[in-house]
This record gives sequence, C-alpha cells and structure tokens, in this order.
Amino acid sequence: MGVTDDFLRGRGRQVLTADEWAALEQAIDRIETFPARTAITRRGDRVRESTLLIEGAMCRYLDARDGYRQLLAYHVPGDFVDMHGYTLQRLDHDVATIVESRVAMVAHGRIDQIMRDHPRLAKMLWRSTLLDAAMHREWIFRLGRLDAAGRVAHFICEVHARMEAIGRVTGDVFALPLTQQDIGEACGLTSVHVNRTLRRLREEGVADVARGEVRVGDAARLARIGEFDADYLYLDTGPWGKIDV
Amino acid sequence: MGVTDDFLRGRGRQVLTADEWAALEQAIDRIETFPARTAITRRGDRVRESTLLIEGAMCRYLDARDGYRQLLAYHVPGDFVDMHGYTLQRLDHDVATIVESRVAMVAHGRIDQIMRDHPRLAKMLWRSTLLDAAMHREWIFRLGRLDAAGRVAHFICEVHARMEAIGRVTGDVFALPLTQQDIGEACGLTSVHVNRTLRRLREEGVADVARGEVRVGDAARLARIGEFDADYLYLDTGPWGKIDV
DNA sequence: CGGAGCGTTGAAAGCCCTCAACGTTTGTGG
DNA sequence: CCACAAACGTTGAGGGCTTTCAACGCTCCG
Repeated sequence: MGVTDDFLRGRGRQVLTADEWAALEQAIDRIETFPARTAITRRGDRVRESTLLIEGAMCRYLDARDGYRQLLAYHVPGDFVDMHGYTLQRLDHDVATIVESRVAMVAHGRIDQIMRDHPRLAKMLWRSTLLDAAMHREWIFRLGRLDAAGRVAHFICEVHARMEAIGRVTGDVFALPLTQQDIGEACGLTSVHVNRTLRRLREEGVADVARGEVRVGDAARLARIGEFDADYLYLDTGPWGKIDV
Repeated sequence: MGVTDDFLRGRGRQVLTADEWAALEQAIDRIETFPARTAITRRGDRVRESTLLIEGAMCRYLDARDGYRQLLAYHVPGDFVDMHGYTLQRLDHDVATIVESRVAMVAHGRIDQIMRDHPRLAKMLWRSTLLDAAMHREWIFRLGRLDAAGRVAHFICEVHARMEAIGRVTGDVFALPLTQQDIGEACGLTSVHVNRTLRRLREEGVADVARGEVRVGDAARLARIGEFDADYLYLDTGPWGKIDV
C-alpha cells in the first residue's frame, strides 16, 4: 500500500490493474514536507511536476490589487493540487499550504508515460481535474447567488462532505484549520462579517466553527442554508466513473 | 477543412498529424442546430456525447432556490461546451443556447478511441477542459473580490479576448447577445444594477454595451477596472502547450 | 398594432463593509 | 514556567454599495 492509496480513498477505489497501480506508484518522484502558510508555486511559474497532497491542508488563490486574496480551492489529503499544470504548463494562480503538509511530487514526464501506456489511468487523472472544475463551478454559484450565511454554510458543507469521503470526520466533527480571515477569502467576505456569521450559525445550533474544528449541529439545516447538494462531488461514481476506455 | 477547424482556430492551431486530424473529424457524429434560449442538457442528465459549438453562443448555469440562476460559463464558437461530461458522465449543471446555435455532436465512444490511439489529441481535449477550469477560477475571483463595475468590466474583457482569439472582433466591436439580466446572472448582480453600471461605463467612454454588441472605448481602462490579465486564457501557448506526449 | 420582454430611472431599505477598540489565544524567548 | 508580543477573534457604530420595489419608455415580433 503506497502513498497513492490516499488518492484513491474515498473516491471509490475501484480495481486498479497491477500495471496501473505500479505506474501510479512509480510516477511519484519523491515526498516533500512544507511548513504551514508557505507558497509552493506562484502564478506564472512554469511547472514540471504536480503535487498530490498526502497529509495536511492546502489552498489555491488569486491576489487582488488591494492586497486581499481570493481562495479558489481548498485541498484535503488525497487531492491532486495542481494536476492541471501538467497540460497547461504554467500556473494561473498561487498554491500554498495552510498547515504543515506532506506532498508527493509527480514529474510530468511520468504522466506522459501514463498518457501513452495507461489510458484508463490517464482518464482518472483527467477526472481529478474535472472534479476540481466542478467544485469551481459550485464556488461561482456560492459567491454569485448566496448571502453571507449561505456562502459560509455551503463552504462548510463541501469540506464536510469531502472530509467524510476520506474518512476524516469523527462523529460530527472535522478539522478545518482556517482562520476567519481565510474563510472570508474563500467566501468573498470580510473576516469581521465571517465572525458575525459564524456566531449566528453557532447560536442557532447549526454549526460551531472554532479552534480549527467544525462541529456540525444540524447538517440538514446547514445544507438548506447553503443550498448545498453534494451531487457535484461525484462521490457515488468513484474515480473511474464506471466506464472503460 | 472540416468543422473542427473552428476548434483549432485561435488556439494556435499547431500541426496536427493527418491521423489526428482525421480522428478528430471522424469523432463528429453529426451537426445539430438548436433555437435560441433552449436548454440542451439538464443537471443530472447522463450524457453520452459532447458538443462542440460551431456557430452561435451558449452558456452553462446553476439554478438557485429563488428562481434566479448563476451563469458559470459563456461559450463562443470553437468551445467544447461539455467535454467534461465525457469523464464525469453526468452533468452537474444546465447547458443552454443564448442565440440559435450550430453544434457538432461527438460520441463519447469516439473519444475513448482517441484516448487509446491518439494521446496527443487526447491531451488537447483534456486541455480544453482545463481552460474551462481556468476561466472558472477567474469567475470566482471576479465574484469574490470585485465590485459591480469591476465584475462587468472583467466579464467584458474576457469575452473580448476570447472573441479576438477567434477572429470575431471588428475594430473595437464584438457581438455579445446577452440581456442585462444575463450579464447580471454572470456577474452576481441584479439587472437593475447592471443597467446602472453599464451606463456609467458608457458615460465614461470605457465601453458601450447595447443591442447585443460591445464597443470597447478604452480597453486599458476597462482592464484596469476589471483587474483583468488575459494570462489565464493561455492564448499564447496554443492547444498543445508546446509539449509532446 | 398590440403585447411582451427589455431597458431605464428614482426612492427607500438592507446587507455587508469599514473603522475602531478590546479580549483571547498562541507561540516564543528569557 | 512565565512574560510578552503578535495574531486571531469579538463586538459596536456608522456608512456605502447593491437590492428591492415600482413605474414607465422602448423595441421587436407575431
């Protein structure tokens, strides 16, 4: 059982052929550990390898002129953080750790090999980038159509579902090592308003976000506030989408 | 010169091998025409083919509880509108035409063949979905960090750049067959406020949006208002990203 | 020519931001 | 182990941007 096990966990982990499994494991060049709050890649950088998050938490963001930033994605263990860099070559945003994180580095040359020799596996990597896009779409919806409570609730719901999928929810509690400022940057809100919003959610028994943890008090209500439907995470179909190439 | 020529135009159109060209052309099952304002696919639908927009304008969107919708993407000729459906199988959003549109239908079975036999071509299709994701990210930024004028300006800049790339800008004018309501749905604004915002942009000579057309008066100023940088469209690297598989 | 959809404008209300101050937690070095 | 500083969290007041509500003009098409 190698590090790619994380990539498959919670994604259905259907049968990999021995060949495919080996190709995925061998694609990993090395494991690296980055400290908390560290930028891994900058917008415009040419990238020659992609990173699979094994342990920790990471994010992607764009900077605005006024110094604030907009989070684009939040990453949990098992996520390919910048697989899109394989084909696009240059990143259009920054990538950073939230807490100390262990990541597997995958050289793009290895992915070329997978593209040539393992079309099913290639399709799975493609799929991981499409899930990113699906989450992006839901973030657009969140920012465009929901009010502060809805945005925060939607964000919590998403992370909850994804943490659940990788077995990192204990009871109704899961880790969310973000400051209120971070949550604001994800939801297009100021940290002050995030504070007020979290207080309301807490007072109403919907969710308690504090000290890097979330305790979900009323998941159904939280989902309703955030107009959340986990469909877009495609948790049911697994990494292969039940089809063959 | 077949219909896929559109797909390649403005994307750099590097050399395709004769085989790859043929595979792409043969992947097209048929051409269909849909009337204006018609939903092509609904959220949750299982899809077995993808659509390449040849002529017209299309969009993708999510519905909110209150009846309003949030646009997720705007599509111009040459865009693969739902290539992600190939791997995800089921759509997480609706797809519709804006005006009457001619589209090429590509059966997913044909893409399976391309995955097996034409890794370079497969990588180009993958790439097209990654460009979608890059645009999604920029939409997140737009909604999360910009005010009304910034959002509208950013949106206009994006469409301008993409229309330019496919040779559909004449002077400083290009087609944008959207109502103010549509623009609001793209930018997370009400149509009333879009109206006021467009008036201001018009009065200041920055851009004139009316009667389904945009006349860009001051592109530099427009880009500054929208904090727009076309990097994320990857117009320079072309469909192949200058690498080989 | 009539109607429906779209565009335009004004007034008032609401949500979120800004600014400011203070309390709390965390981490670090003496 | 304590002290201190820095970052984070909390709360209040006031202001601004956008929404809501409403009315009316315009355009286009049947």
